[in-house]
Amino acid sequence: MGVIQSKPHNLIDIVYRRLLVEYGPQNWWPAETWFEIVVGAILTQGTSWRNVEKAINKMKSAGAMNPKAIREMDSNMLSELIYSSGFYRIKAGRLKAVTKYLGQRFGDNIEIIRDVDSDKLRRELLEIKGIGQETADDILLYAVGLPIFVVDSYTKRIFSRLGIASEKGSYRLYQSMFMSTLGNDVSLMKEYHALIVQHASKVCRTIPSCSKCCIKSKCEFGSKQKDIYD
DNA sequence: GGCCAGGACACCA
DNA sequence: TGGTGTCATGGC
Repeated sequence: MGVIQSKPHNLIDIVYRRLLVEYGPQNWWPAETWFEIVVGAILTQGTSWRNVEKAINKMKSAGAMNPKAIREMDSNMLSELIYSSGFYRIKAGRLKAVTKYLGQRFGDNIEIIRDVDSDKLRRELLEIKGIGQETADDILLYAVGLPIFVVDSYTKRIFSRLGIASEKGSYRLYQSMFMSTLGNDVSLMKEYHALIVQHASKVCRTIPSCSKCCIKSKCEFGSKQKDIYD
């Protein structure tokens, strides 16, 4: 998967400034605690955030928004709490797996997690069944606070249409392009991913003149609006 | 009624 | 290594 765009850095820089002007600071992740970020990262897999919020609120009401409670909770009960987020049986298992890891490895202490080498921590997260690259990086960036850029389908869709690389380019290819541009600026990485999601999931729904939406696979976003970023 | 959502994984060629 | 089906509720 080769890079098509010869100068992606300028494009990445320009798009960020445009998005920030358009939407303003997003101050992600929308959560009260680091552990709520971990839960949200898993529950939002393939699911709209609206459905995730309902599940998170139910978990909070049930006193289940902590690692120990999830570990000790019956799987069927946990599935009921997160029902609205979809894939609830699978996600209940994933929450069980990640909380088991957090307990055994760190004693549920975020400060101890922050002491671990980032590459090693990423590898450990990826070894947990149900934690893929995007979910792992969500956790590393937003919960742990490490300078790791999160690549999602929106990122690939939008930037492939701007000619930066193929939409089928690997996760690591996109991530390396962004990280080499953004350096180690954690807050910048948090904002950028949030702005991409904000733009991709809402802009085309709120602009009547856009008959096609960039969340749809056939949308011409990028090719039609590329001049915006020139 | 169909499409899509802040993915991950098993399976197959 | 890449493509496809599966998991599933809920909004539009």
